[in-house]
Amino acid sequence: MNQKVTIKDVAELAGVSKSTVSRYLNQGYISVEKQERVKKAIEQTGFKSNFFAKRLKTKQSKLIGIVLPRMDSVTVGKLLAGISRILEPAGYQGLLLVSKLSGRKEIENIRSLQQQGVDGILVDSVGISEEHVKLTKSGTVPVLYTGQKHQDVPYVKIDDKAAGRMMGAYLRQMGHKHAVFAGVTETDIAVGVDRKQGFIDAFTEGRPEAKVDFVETGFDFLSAYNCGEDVRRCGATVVVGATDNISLGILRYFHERGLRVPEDISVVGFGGYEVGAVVYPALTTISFDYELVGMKAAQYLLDLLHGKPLEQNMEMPLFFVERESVRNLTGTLCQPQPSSLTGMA
Amino acid sequence: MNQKVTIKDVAELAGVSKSTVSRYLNQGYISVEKQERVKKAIEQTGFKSNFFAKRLKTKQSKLIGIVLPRMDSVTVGKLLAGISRILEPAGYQGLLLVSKLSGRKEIENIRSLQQQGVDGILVDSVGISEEHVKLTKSGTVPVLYTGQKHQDVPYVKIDDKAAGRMMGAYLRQMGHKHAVFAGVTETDIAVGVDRKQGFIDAFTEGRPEAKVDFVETGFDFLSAYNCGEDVRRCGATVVVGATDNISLGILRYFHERGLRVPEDISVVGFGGYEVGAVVYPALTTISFDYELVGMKAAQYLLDLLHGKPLEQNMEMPLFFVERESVRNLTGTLCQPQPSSLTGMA
DNA sequence: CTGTTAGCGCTTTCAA
DNA sequence: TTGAAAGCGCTAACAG
Repeated sequence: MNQKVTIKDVAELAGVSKSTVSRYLNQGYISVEKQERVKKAIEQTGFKSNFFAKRLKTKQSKLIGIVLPRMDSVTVGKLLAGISRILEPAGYQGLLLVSKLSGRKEIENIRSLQQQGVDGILVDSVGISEEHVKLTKSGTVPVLYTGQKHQDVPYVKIDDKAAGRMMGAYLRQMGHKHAVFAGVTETDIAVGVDRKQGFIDAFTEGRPEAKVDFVETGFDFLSAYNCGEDVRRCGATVVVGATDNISLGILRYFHERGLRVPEDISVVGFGGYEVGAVVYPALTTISFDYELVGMKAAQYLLDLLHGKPLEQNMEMPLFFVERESVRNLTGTLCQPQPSSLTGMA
Repeated sequence: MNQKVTIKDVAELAGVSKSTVSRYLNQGYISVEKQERVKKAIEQTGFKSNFFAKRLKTKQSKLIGIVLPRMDSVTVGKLLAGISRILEPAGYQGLLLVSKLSGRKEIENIRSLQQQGVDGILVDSVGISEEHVKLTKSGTVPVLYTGQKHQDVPYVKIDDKAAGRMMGAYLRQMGHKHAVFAGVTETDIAVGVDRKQGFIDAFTEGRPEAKVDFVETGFDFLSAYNCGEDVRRCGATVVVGATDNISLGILRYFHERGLRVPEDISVVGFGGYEVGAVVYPALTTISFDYELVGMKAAQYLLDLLHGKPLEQNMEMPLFFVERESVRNLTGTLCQPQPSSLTGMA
């Protein structure tokens, strides 16, 4: 191991007691003189206080467990960036566990973290089961969720339904009457159900002539690309990808088949990924600020730790990003201008 | 805190000694009978062994510190995915610290981790200074680098020079004589110096008529896009982006100006990001397997921990991905076929 | 096989 | 102000 010089060595060298050194390290109550001596001794010995001994005593790990579905995803990255932006200045560190998109593993991870004595746990969940709820309520370690929601646990997430609705309202306003929603499995409540339903609601509400077809695909470019033909066959005027990645895969498919976007067919997405701005046509989308979600989640968890009242579960703001991939069918306005690198920054 | 029931409680309830419980928890040497009793007691009490007490004794944290330049990046995500793929089955967990692309912060992070008593440290560095080297050699905790290299510390990284050379050789073979390298600051030795130099070497070696211009830009789409005009003015037949993101920004710029790729000008990148396959034309690139780098790095560090001989520093394999964005100027072959979603999977 | 006995390195009463 | 002493919860000799 790497721990050689202890508080005892420092004490001896400084000619004081261990407690005095400890006091120096923590609060006060030490004369300026001894303060000096201890300081010197610490420098000379290169003393580092032992993390585990300290934690054992103080019962505070200053560690936050973070459970993520996967690592190699832009959204997860942003979320993490937001989390560490709050945790770091607060003196907390993140302990990372990966659930590999499995609910079972998520539970295991939470268990393991609880047992390890982290101060709090943040879970970017793929689905909150009853077992999650039980685990969350039974333990003494606060657990906060994101990605999915459940009325019985604290969470901070994007309002997927509102996002869907926002997009539905926009396309309706642009004169579209027949859309195809390229979505994901309903196992994913947030994206597979809420986002889709929000869209359908806003798009069709009180418009019997409006129609939404549905094609199921995966989260990656390739599976979206592969369902391109199914999507096209629907004959809709606009395709709504449940995520930008899905839309990008479809955009590629259309490109290869010679379909022009938005002249022949419009395409929109959700997420606001940066690459949506560099492809052509640039993708119109609802942008989510995952970094902000991470920050809010971390802040909320910290509040929980400090015994603050747990206010409402919150759902985060959304930003509509109009770019070049939607055609205005009303004829009252001209095409969205394919200007320079729209909405990129 | 959350620790109520200790090994002592379990012992009492089971009518055995603490050591017996401890033995049950760890290796063996316990009769089947007491084994049963202890097991029951643990279940009844819901006992969880205290992480910190255990670590304090065993002097093993089973924790690996990970220092990353930033979180919201695809390459970092992949790296992390690779790391956790090795760490997890080995029973280690990752403690995450972010350096925000600052060398100073990197040092601080390493210090803090050393002091915290992690078993090892993995640093995805932005530049290995002498101070890094000192810190690495002075401490008793093994530190392994990636992202950058330095002869005096262990590292695992992509061979940037070889990547550059590979690309130089390819473009040369395709008949290009005048390239412009859209690169980054030389502060970044790996990308800014090695990658570029490798390219120049292979492209110009023994060809006095070959010429490489240089334009400096940043790592993001936008700054690449913004230097589009400078790049274009060079009048080269091919632009080499130091990363795929840079190439994507430039591709967008060209698109807006009506330049056709690869008919009017060719574009290549480095990295093999998936989005390079869905844009049109799909980007020809050198692909790096960052996940593999993460795995190798983690494995190497674990070997170090277990006192295995530290073999050579290693640089990882590269994959050339030919897609649609380069024009063959030799006239002996036709255009690379813009087939279906080339090299996507 | 099992219990007793020492601590790991630190914090924190409690007297002095 | 300071030092002595008592552990935090666990593991690991050491006898038995």
